Amino acid sequence: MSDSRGRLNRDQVLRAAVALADANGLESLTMRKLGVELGIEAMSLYNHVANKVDLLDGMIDCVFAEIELPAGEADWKTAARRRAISAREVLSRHRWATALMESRTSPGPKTLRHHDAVLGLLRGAGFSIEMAAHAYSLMDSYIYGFALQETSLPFDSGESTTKAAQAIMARFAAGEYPNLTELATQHVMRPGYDYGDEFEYGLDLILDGLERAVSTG
Amino acid sequence: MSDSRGRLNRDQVLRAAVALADANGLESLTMRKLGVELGIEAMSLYNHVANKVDLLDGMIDCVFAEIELPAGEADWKTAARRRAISAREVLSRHRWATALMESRTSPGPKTLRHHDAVLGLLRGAGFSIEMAAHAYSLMDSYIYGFALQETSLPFDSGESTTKAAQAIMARFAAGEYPNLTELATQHVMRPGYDYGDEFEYGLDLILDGLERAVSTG
DNA sequence: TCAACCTCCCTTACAACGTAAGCTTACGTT
DNA sequence: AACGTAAGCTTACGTTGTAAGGGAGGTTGA
Repeated sequence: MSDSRGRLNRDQVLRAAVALADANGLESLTMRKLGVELGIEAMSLYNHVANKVDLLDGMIDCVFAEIELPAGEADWKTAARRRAISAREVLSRHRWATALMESRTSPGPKTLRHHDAVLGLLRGAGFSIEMAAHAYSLMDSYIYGFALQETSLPFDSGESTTKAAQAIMARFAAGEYPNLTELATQHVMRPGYDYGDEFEYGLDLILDGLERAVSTG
Repeated sequence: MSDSRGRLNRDQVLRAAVALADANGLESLTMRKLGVELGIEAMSLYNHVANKVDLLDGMIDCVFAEIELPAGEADWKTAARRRAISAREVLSRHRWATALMESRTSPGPKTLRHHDAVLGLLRGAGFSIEMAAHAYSLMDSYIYGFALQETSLPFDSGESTTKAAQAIMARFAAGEYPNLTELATQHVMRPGYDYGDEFEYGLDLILDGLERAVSTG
């Protein structure tokens, strides 16, 4: 499937794996299918990755590499804003990635460079070390959490109506969840509604709060 | 292993699965091991859960049931604060849960009741529907994201030093990540440092921001 | 009363997975 | 030409989720 002739390298393997996970979901990414995609046997992949965990680690690092680094020109707030929006966009493009970050305990070089650049932005803007830690934890928690919620959103992904789903619907009909019903009917189901639009509201609230904390601290 | 005599039911299966995932991690939760834990064969589990996905869905619902519901007595801010802290504590107790929420597209009854109660708290405090949606998205994104970061924290979980880890350490030594190094040496490695303490800083910043938005909106 | 029928457990079996082990091939150096 | 190494291949194994079917005990309807 890969059109480039010649020997394979790790990067091509990782890129193909990312593409496969994007297309069919992470659970359908197997060594054999990835081999087929690259025109080689599954076992040959082990010339480029140590094992599947290493493959997943590499994929995460690929994803981080796509996030726009803070340029450092503008003021910290707009730079942080752009970085956050880019991060969300990337995580939304690779829906499998956010949940995968869990067990990944060994970050790759691109990931570390990204973290370092963001910290550098904050420190350069005059944040104390402690305040930079606060800000980073807050911003990234929000970004990852939002991305995580976005992936789990579709209320029922078109699958057949299971017995459990029917039971839930019955509870809805019985008025057991009045506030959810209200939110769904009067807000979510409006034409043009897009949960992704929520992102910038929360982001700006957080950035404003940080700005206030920095100026008064 | 289960000491209760008599027939099994779904709840006991779910509880045992949660305990097993807590103890050994989600990846070691298999139908066979769960069967052993309950004193039955793997296939007998299918009398209580439809399949493994259903099992995982049920486990998530169990976790949500542990989160303290807003009592409704106090003002919205302290109620929301308590709920958020309880949620983080629960997710930290069940480290496998946050990442699992990804593909779980069909929330269980306990989960829905939880969401409904939080929305009810906000609406009861005078939040408009739109503002309640903002607030909920923001709070939960932060909670889940923080929990997600917490699980992936241990910089190296004591495993053998792989070649990749060595390469990373070499980059550290070469001063390639000055800001990360600074943060690590002057902040994180201080005695008594606990990343979990960051949670309340961000939470309060968010709640203050919401309060401001509500009073001026 | 007795036969039909659940419910909950069992055993057997299978395809798909990650990957250990070992072999072959092709290329860059010398 | 000789050789080391990198990158492919084949075979094989243990583990996974679960399809298929059987059997024991309790419940129910005629």
